[in-house]
Amino acid sequence: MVKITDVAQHAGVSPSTVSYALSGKRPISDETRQRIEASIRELGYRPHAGARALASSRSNVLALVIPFRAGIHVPVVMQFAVSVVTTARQHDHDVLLLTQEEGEEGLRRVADTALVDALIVMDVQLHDARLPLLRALDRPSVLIGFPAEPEGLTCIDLDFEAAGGACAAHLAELGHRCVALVGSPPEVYLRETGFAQRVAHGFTAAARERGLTSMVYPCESTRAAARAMAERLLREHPELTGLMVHNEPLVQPLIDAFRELGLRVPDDLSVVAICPDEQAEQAPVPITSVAIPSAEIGAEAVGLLMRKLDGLPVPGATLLPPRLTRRATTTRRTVSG
Amino acid sequence: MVKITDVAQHAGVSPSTVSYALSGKRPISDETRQRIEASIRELGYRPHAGARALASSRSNVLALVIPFRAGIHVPVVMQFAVSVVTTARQHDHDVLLLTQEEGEEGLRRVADTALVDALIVMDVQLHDARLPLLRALDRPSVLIGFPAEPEGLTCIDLDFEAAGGACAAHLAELGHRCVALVGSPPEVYLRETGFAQRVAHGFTAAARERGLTSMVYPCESTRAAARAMAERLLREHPELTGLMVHNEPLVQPLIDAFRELGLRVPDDLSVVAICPDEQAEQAPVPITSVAIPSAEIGAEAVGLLMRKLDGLPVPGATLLPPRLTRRATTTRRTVSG
DNA sequence: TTGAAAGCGCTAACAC
DNA sequence: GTGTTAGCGCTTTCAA
Repeated sequence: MVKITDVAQHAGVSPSTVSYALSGKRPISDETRQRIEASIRELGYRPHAGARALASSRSNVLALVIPFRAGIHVPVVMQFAVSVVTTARQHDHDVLLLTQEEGEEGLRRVADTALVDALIVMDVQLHDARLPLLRALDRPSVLIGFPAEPEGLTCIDLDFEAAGGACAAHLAELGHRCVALVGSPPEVYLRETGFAQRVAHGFTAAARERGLTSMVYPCESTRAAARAMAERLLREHPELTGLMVHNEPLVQPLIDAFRELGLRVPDDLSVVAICPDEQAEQAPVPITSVAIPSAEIGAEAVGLLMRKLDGLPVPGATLLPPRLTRRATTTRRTVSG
Repeated sequence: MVKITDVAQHAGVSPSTVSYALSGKRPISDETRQRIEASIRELGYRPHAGARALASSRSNVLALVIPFRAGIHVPVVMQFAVSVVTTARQHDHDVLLLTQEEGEEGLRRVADTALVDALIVMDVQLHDARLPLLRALDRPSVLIGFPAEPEGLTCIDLDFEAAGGACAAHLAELGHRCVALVGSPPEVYLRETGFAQRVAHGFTAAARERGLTSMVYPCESTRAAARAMAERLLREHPELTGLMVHNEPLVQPLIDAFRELGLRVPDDLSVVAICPDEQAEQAPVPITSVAIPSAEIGAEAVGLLMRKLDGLPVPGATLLPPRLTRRATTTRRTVSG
């Protein structure tokens, strides 16, 4: 194995000079730097990660805790993870993958052993058991999602309340007067993930402001539940012409169910969803949607963490504004009869 | 920060005794061990990962390289990753996540800096550019998928050839005489991923053995392509009664397309797929399928790596036998007329 | 602009 | 069964 002393000898300088040439933490004359770089290339030198971590108390590794259970949309998690890894690499960091099920002990372990310098935690609950630990840890962290009491924490997420509002506003602008939100399964509300309630709140508030009739229904993510929900909505609210769906796997089944029940989308019923753009674009009929910006959130989360690691101040809350793209499932309400 | 000398002092022993108590690499008297464990608990000691890696030349971290691009089914990758992390933890290892796009340089980096002890590489191509590097690396690796020349490498995957054969055999047993395989998009065949060809080969060979008429069609993963494919199959092979699909996102669209064209599944057309069990179970009509055992592959890949790290011999090739589960999309051929 | 040298915290000979 | 001690390869004062 080639080490820093080998490079130093080869370049005719001291080890510390090589180190400084590598880190840029003190000025090196052009000529010396050239010689060092040449030696590094020639010898194929790679600094030992462990030695570096030990001497500098920086591992240059971030922990990413991903959720894995019912109700979480897998492609979103995946896209998020890839974005975190890619952005971390741009900042010369690597990413250690942890699963939710490792729990608080897992967080404590990677932090206390100095395996990682900082942590990104996905799928944060309103009253997440990990919050006290994250506050107490000597390493910075960024949470994806907002707990009930975000004090002392750095959080980032899509502005779900604004997203709900944007959907209601969109339907209102198209002339719809009676709208419904079909949301996440009941367990997601019970689990108090926060974003489900926020969407409902934003949707309801925006609808009321504009004088619309609105209602909210949680719904299981199965075709059968979609069918039952469609039937129920038609029965209880025959005047319904605008629908918002916040439940990724349910969007298409719900549209299918309405179609089977004789409603045309968008002519009889306008549908707008919160879902990844990819899903909205690839649907049989492209769906008007507010994007779930996984990649942006991932990149921004890493950016926040880097600033914290550099001792720079960061905002406690970062809310990404919703981006609604009109596609083929919403249209102006036609007043019949 | 609490260090090993603190623990040693607190327990009244030497640092090496603490180290050995932790690693179990030499016998410690029960009484001493108790005292040490108590001290560790009391002081909240956690060994520094970097110091450990430096002194022992073992980081206890595995690299996992995941693919991210068209034609790869995201849930499969995700499930695989979770299984690797979970299994690695059972062996006291962590997992560093790398994306395919980091390429050979990424592999070399994490290996040469001793950031990781070993590597798992997903989505290996028939003539993968990374193969020479993986052979030359001083760290063990396990490949998911089989290259054209697996000599000197450790590979594991579902036995896709047997899977293709199992599907043909299943259809034959149900009395079908004319069967087709709708496969991955052409680019997957062009990319020479290997498994696409293997499925086709196994399917064709098993069909021929049993005297069936069979054909193979690559197909894009879009609804439009599914529809066109269904029409074409009906037109060119009106006697077709058995279909195998090896293209996850296409399974349901294809079934839908046939249904729209007036064929009932399974009464007029039996359909068997290679796809994750989860997808097969959750379909509107549960799909008879050969499972893609991501979790088993992930767990076994880690197991192989652990044995290699321990200097134990491992098989060069591990092929997981296909597991076909009969569900609601295949049935006995009814000879009409 | 550069060098010398003292650690960083742990492991694993080696010695008893 | 346990202790002593010399590194592991790097960073970073301190000194020039």
